[in-house]
Amino acid sequence: MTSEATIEEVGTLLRSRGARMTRARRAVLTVLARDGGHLGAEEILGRATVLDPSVHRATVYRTLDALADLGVVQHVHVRRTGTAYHLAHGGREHLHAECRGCGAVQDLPADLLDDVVEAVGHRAGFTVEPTHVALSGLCAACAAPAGGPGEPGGGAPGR
Amino acid sequence: MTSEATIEEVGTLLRSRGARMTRARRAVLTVLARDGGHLGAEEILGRATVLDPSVHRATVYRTLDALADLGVVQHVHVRRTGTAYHLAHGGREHLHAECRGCGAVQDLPADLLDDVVEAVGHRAGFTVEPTHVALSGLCAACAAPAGGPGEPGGGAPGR
DNA sequence: GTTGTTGCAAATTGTTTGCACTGGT
DNA sequence: ACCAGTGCAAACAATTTGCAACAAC
Repeated sequence: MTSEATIEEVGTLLRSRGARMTRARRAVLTVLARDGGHLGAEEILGRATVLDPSVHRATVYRTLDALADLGVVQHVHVRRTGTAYHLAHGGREHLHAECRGCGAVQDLPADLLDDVVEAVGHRAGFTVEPTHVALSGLCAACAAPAGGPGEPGGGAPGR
Repeated sequence: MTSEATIEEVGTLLRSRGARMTRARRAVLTVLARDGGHLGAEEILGRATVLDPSVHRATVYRTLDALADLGVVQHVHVRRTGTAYHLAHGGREHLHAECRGCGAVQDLPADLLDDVVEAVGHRAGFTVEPTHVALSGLCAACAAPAGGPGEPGGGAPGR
């Protein structure tokens, strides 16, 4: 369990900024550190509530926001879940792709869009942040012609 | 004005499917054909209401949905505006990039992600649809270090 | 006349905010 | 003790849905 270590670190970071490590924040961090996946706010709320029943929905949002400010968590915009959060492991993250059929979110290598980032940077002066939104498309199962698999709930894990 | 021609065409298309060309649909199409930009639903509603005061918000959504089914309109998911709609000019479309600073949406060449699409298709079996979500990042103005421009409402047109 | 569509109002979903109180430091 | 955070309820924005009236074919 890296959870506790992480929380300890974040606590220090928070304090060093005049902020505080609270029960709610501990709960949210524990959830994020334990799972590691892409959790939606509601999802995080649910699990955090188990750890600490007093944690409130609004607090989860505020906490995630605060932690994002600190650079501790990152969020990805996914159509289905709305927004997904996960710990920022420091350096490079991975990208995400969401199937518009079944809603599954899968990870993609971080360097996938490097060329695109550079190209757009040069040609349009626009700094693309590839981790910030999930690419959209169809996963293998959902792309398959009718008759086979491809039903929601079937293929992928996650949510 | 290609508007009327377009509407005529779509009308035929609709009828050929047992659907109908109604006042509301005409209004929405007129707005889309006139502007051509990426309009949000609320925006379309507003302009359509001018053309025909009876057009209702819910109808706009249903109309956009129906037209999307026909392949007449396409939508892009943008964090700010929610969802932006525009006519599908037949073949290849352009991609979109949204500045997370000022919210400006700019177009990018359609072939920009071709390599990525292919790479992901091969390696992950995932069919990326690059036009479906806007890339996120910072536009030139907003990326510039403090002290300069980069304020909302300043840089880009559109919305 | 049939039935695809609309208008309206109310329900959903995801997220934010004002405010008085509580708990970290 | 002081003030950052919290719980709560209510506000919000974007989008959807049930249903009766309506209008395009």
